[in-house]
Amino acid sequence: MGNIRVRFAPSPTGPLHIGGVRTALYNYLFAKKMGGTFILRIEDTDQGRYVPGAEDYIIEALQWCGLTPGEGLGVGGEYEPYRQSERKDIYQKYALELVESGGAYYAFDTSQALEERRAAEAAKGNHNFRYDNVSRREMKNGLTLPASEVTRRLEAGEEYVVRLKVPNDETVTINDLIRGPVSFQTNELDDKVLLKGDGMPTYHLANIVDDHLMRISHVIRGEEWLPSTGHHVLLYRAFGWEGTMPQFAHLPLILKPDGKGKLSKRDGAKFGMPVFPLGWEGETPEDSFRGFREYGFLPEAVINFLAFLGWNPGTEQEIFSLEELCQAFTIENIGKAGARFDYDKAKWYNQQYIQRSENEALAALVRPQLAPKGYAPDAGYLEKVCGLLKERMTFLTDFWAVGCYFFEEVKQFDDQNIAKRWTPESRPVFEALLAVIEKNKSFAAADIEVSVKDFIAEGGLKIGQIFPLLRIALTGSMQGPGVFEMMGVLGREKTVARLRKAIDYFDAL
RNA sequence: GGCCCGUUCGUCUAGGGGUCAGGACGUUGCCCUUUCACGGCAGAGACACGGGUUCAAUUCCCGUACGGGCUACCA
Repeated sequence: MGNIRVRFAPSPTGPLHIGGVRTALYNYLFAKKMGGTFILRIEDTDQGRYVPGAEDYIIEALQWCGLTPGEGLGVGGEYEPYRQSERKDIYQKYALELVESGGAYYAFDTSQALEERRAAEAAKGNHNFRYDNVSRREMKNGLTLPASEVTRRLEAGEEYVVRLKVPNDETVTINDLIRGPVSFQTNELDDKVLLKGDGMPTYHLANIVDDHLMRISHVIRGEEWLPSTGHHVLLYRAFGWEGTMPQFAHLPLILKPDGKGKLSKRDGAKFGMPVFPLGWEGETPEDSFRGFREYGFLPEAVINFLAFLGWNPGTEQEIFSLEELCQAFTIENIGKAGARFDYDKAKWYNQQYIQRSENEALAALVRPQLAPKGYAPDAGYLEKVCGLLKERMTFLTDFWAVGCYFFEEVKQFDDQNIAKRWTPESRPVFEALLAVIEKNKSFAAADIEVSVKDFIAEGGLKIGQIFPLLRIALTGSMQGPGVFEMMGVLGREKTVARLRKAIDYFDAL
């Protein structure tokens, strides 16, 4: 079978959707698994939908995810250019070649004329009008017009399109790697436009020409392309390229959390979750989005989550690094049915990855949250804090909420819980305890714990009278890591100052 | 409407003619713990329906239902 070459071919019409990321991921994994090449090609043949910045976004998003193309836009390669708008001449040449060979024809019907025709048919009760092997006989095209008339129109510069001449009465069958044999009746297929009035190719033409020229071995794309694959096969045939036609694998779609339709960009706002890898500044607030990155996701978690939306290794392992995914991936293990976007699962993955992060790595990821607040702790301190906090975070962005007291004084105390535990006798006890803590030699968590527990035992006290109040004194609330671990990290000075301040506050309540 | 694809716990899924239908998320309970979290244990929870084929179907075939996709000079 020659070299494995796969391409991810998004169109730059806006930020890359998470479904697109998964398509890229599966292409990437397949390429890596097979020792092949992962190619990035930009399908910008619709000048009307081109969005500035989208291309950079795509590249940045792939990079964030770790899905680096081995060839293509931004990387270069043997088959440049990889931006379809720069390949216009190529498509034109092939389209005309197809007209010559009889596989395609010129058509002069304007979009407006077609619209009117469709409306007229609809009025008659026929909602299925299409430009096909029957209706083309009554349209204005190279098959109905005399040759001289066609030449005249072309020479007059009249706008035209090139349409695929779909043959009659044939059955086209592909063997989809995920779904098995899928057949299409050519009589059901319309004469797709290949070359548009503006001289640009449609997806159908461009993708076949490029896949052929770029020696693509496998086309792994979303299921929304399955219905037009019959046309694609016909095109390979018309060009005489069927012998080297790539194999197809149509991926199941990612569905909305409620299962009603495929996930779309608006679902982010609707369900309160990200549907794009990175944030995007659109022209309006409705067109601006926070991405997984801004929500506080780790790219490794997003990748792991996405990989399992429609694929699984057949084992019970759930956590996979990108490298492990590359090893384990097979197209055979991709499911057929659409998968709902399970945001709870995504959160769980993120939490798992945060917990497994090295303190050092986590500290670096979390540091940017501190600067705007005016804090720049030294690395060692921040790492220790991360060590205590990481099992309490689901998102990177939880860091501040969950551990702000490691950087600034307690602003809000849990008065209810203080009132429940603080008695008139508490003050002398806590003052004595404070002295014990302050005098601790090493100020290591374990040592403080010993002395505090000794103090409690000697005084005939109960842990419940002491620990919770100590905790509230330090953090303001009933939540957080172990009290002594926190003291150890905060250090003698801060710990003592907070306890002293808290005793006054508690007593004044 | 037409064409194409699909259907195992609420969700993601494993499995495959004879299984106690397995795992994970979520959920419930318990344990751990000074608290929250983590972790551990336990529980509830699924083969869409109807016909075949077969000694035996969740698994194979056919229908039905339901869901999804496509149906542009968009990709």
